[in-house]
Amino acid sequence: MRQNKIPQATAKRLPLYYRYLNNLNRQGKKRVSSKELSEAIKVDSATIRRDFSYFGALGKKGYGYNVEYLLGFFRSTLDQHETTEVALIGVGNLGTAFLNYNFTKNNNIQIKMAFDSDEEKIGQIVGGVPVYGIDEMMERIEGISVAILTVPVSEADVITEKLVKAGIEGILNFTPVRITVPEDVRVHHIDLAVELQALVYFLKHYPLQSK
Amino acid sequence: MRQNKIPQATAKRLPLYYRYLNNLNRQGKKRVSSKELSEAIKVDSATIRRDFSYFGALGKKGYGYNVEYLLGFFRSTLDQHETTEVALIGVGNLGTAFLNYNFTKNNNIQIKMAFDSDEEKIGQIVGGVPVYGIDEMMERIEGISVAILTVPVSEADVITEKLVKAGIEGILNFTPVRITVPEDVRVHHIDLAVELQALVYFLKHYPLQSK
DNA sequence: GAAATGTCGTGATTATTTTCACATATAATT
DNA sequence: AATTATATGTGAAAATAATCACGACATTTC
Ligand SMILES: NC(=O)c1ccc[n+]([C@@H]2O[C@H](COP(=O)([O-])OP(=O)(O)OC[C@H]3O[C@@H](n4cnc5c(N)ncnc54)[C@H](O)[C@@H]3O)[C@@H](O)[C@H]2O)c1
Ligand SMILES: NC(=O)c1ccc[n+]([C@@H]2O[C@H](COP(=O)([O-])OP(=O)(O)OC[C@H]3O[C@@H](n4cnc5c(N)ncnc54)[C@H](O)[C@@H]3O)[C@@H](O)[C@H]2O)c1
Repeated sequence: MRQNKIPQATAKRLPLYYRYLNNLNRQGKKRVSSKELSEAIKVDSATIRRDFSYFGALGKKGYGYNVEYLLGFFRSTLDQHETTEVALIGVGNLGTAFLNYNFTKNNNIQIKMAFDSDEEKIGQIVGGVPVYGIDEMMERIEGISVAILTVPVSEADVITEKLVKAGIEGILNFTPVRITVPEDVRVHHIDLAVELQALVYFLKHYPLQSK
Repeated sequence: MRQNKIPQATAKRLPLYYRYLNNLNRQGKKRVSSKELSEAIKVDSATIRRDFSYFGALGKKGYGYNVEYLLGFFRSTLDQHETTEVALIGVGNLGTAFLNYNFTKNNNIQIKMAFDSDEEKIGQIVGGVPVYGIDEMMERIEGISVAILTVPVSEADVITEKLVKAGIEGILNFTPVRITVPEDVRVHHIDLAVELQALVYFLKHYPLQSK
């Protein structure tokens, strides 16, 4: 609950910085400039410097940033010392893909359990994660504060209510439903169909090159 | 290539409006107000009115918007009369999930073909979409302007170069690699690990309720 | 060790987006 | 027909974000 004055736009870029610094560190790189970072992650170098500056003077003039130092800094800022446990609801096409992905590789985020209503899926282990019946959710989910929602549209609202009742604090919602939650619950929507359609729209209406 | 003065933030919301209007229309609803829309899709009502106003006066004071009229308007604005054909590269966990999803349900967007390097996958039909060998991409992809990229990190750059050579105009990139393209190619990144980590960060650092 | 080079951190500016708030027009009600 | 309720469209203000551009200082070179 620290400094609440960091712009949201900056906050959203932090994981990106963190991951790239991790790469550099693994490669044994010792220093990096905002210009280099900029080219790799396609964010303007002034924006990067500004972003970093919200946390104080992390670099050295004429030198750049010390990778290890910066990485350590972000590690603590992003609370990478503690693992965040996440539950996934709806082990279908998308849900299965996520369970098979190792989010812990770059972050200390771990999908700890999954829930589904399909008898076929209950009891399975998918990507190392146990799948429980949705009826058991209320008991089992205790202590977990983040949920990934990948159920069908028709179930989105009901399951959301349950999640809220179970005390969940954040939901990463992949359904196209704009779910309703109390104002102390945070929802981030990832609306894949909208993203695809928006890309198509931009292609047709916002010509690049010589804009 | 019409009016280029619509704010990007607005453009990104258009598909959202379109989909919801479609729902309303299917339900037989005849009129809708910006307030109702706002509650359903969680966008401030003033923002909605402003967004619509970029296209002219689409509503009626004291009444709201005529669903059918508005829908028709967005249909042409979003070019829903013509189908956009898309190719998907990398039929793995994520790729398979997308192939099994019917994007055409709400948009006129269709995944027409997929490519993979895995002999096991080549020749299969996944979600009604044929999977071809990556070697055939250059020939087969002709005429397609949008690609969904779901290959492993290690392949992202090479495949991107190929896509660019093949004349692709837009890429929806799901790999964490910030791919490099000529400036007339548009890339939208969907970085799922970053999204998840950002949500966790916001939960810890941006308390809701009484902000 | 002096000069040249490189890069940060940031004040100031500009751009973009959201929100307020109300005049105005239509619809519904009595 | 008059009155009341409703909801748009938008000028103006506020909030947020990106970018410019440069002084200051560390590093590197000669
Ligand atoms: N697959 C995609 O590419 C894609 C794209 C855009 C949006 N989406 C959205 O993401 C969501 C999931 O998509 P999907 O393709 O994985 O769907 P899916 O049908 O493959 O999976 C849904 C899963 O949820 C389970 N489920 C159903 N009711 C449940 C309940 N009450 N409690 C718990 N689990 C329940 C089902 O058994 C199934 O396993 C949908 O809302 C869809 O609209 C998916
Ligand atoms: N699955 C997730 O939840 C998830 C989450 C975040 C990011 N991502 C990213 O999305 C991408 C895809 O993830 P995934 O889990 O589906 O991986 P995956 O390994 O399951 O699938 C990758 C597919 O690409 C194919 N492929 C490999 N080399 C190829 C080539 N040269 N040409 C064509 N096809 C090739 C493979 O055969 C495989 O089918 C990765 O970059 C991953 O980092 C995935």
